[in-house]
Amino acid sequence: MLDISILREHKNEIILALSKRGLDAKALVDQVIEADQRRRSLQAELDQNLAKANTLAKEIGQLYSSGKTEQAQGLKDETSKLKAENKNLQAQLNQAVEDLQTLRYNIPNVPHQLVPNGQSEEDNLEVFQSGKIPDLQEDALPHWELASKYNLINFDLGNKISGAGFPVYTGKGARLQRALIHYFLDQNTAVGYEEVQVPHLVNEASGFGTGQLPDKEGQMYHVGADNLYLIPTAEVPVTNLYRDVMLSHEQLPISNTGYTPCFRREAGSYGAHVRGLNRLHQFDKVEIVRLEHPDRSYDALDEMVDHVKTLLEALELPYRVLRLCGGDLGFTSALTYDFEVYSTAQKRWLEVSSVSNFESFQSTRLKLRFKDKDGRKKWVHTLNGSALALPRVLAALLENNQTDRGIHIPKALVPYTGFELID
RNA sequence: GGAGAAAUGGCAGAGUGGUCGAAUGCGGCGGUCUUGAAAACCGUUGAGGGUCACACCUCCGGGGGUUCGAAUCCCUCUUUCUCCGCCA
Repeated sequence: MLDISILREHKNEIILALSKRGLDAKALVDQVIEADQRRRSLQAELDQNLAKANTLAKEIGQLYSSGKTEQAQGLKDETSKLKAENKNLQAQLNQAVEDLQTLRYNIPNVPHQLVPNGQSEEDNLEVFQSGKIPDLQEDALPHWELASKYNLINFDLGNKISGAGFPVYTGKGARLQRALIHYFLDQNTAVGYEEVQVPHLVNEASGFGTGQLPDKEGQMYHVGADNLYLIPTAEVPVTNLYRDVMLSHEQLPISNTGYTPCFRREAGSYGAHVRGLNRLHQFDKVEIVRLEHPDRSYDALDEMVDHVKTLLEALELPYRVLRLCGGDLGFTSALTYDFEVYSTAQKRWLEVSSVSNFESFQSTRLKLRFKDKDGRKKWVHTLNGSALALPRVLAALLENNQTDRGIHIPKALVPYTGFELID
């Protein structure tokens, strides 16, 4: 959510920056400023009336205690009238507050200067590439066939007990999943992220806090009976740990990592690109989340990007890093780097991580602030990234490491899997 | 799931209709004293809106109501605690 005073002061720059998203925000921004104006004038009017009513109430009290009941009665009539008026004003004010909120919820974050222009993923900017794409034999198999050949994943069983997009991992497949989770958590905590375990269902307030609501309402599984949402990412519960919090600048930065399953309805997706592990309704992910001082949130973003690089390098996977263009940038993000690993058998890049700086977009929704050295209250900057999402990492590992003898496990993972080869 | 109790400032804890944004203690901050520190003493110390700044308004778990006036009375929701039941 954008800060209104900043919106007022830098209106034109903000509209210009938002145009990178292909969004003409002029009307929306004007509406917000107007709605805020209306809210404030209603508030002022109501405050004046309340002040009057307070004064009258005090006078009435005094009149009663000095026995002047008739005079008191006269004042009572006056105050009753005020009361009716105030009730009406209050209702108008509530409406104005709600209108303003709704408008503000619908403006996406302002893209950072570095965000390239562009409409779609075609226009994302590759900023880094690493690793060699292996030469596989002609008959190299895609991961879904490998998974079946070596009994690692059973899609049919998942289909039976839940539906498409809910795989069942078996044997060495299950063990490999657990190894990856364990490995990622260890790597993250080693560089200072504190591990947390959080609920997998969250309430509505949490959904609004990180921006999934109202923007992505239809993408989350909703448990109607209790009005809870299955988390689409650990970002939601982990970041919401700090909802309605006032920190001191000495507490920053705060770094957390957590493993959770993630649930996404993925309404509307179809085709070959959702085959196998490429797109699932339930998948596993280890997330990193940081709360930072605004002055150094972009340094933090770079640190997170570097950290994710080390993970992929240790797994010996070829990957590239993309800076997302305006058209592909998420609603809540100011700057995002996507990591993609190369899936040799499918001959395409697969997204395995997305690292973003949200600046104060989430903290304004979360009411997450800190007191700076000068004692002033400021919005915390929030960041998060996947470190890493499992399914496509698994897909790339299986495909890229296949040989005649079986599938090789990268050295770094062997202590976690307990085996070097899937055969 | 059933019965009962409770929710007040960073924490503990008073306050049952006007003088309460709220006693007191602890903690925090500033000062006096001290070579320095501790102790003691003095002062100060919640949040939001609003304003150039004041004024002013709101907030005692959330929402609603009674009343001229609510932390205080009523309704409702949520959460916590105790007991019973069930249970990994």
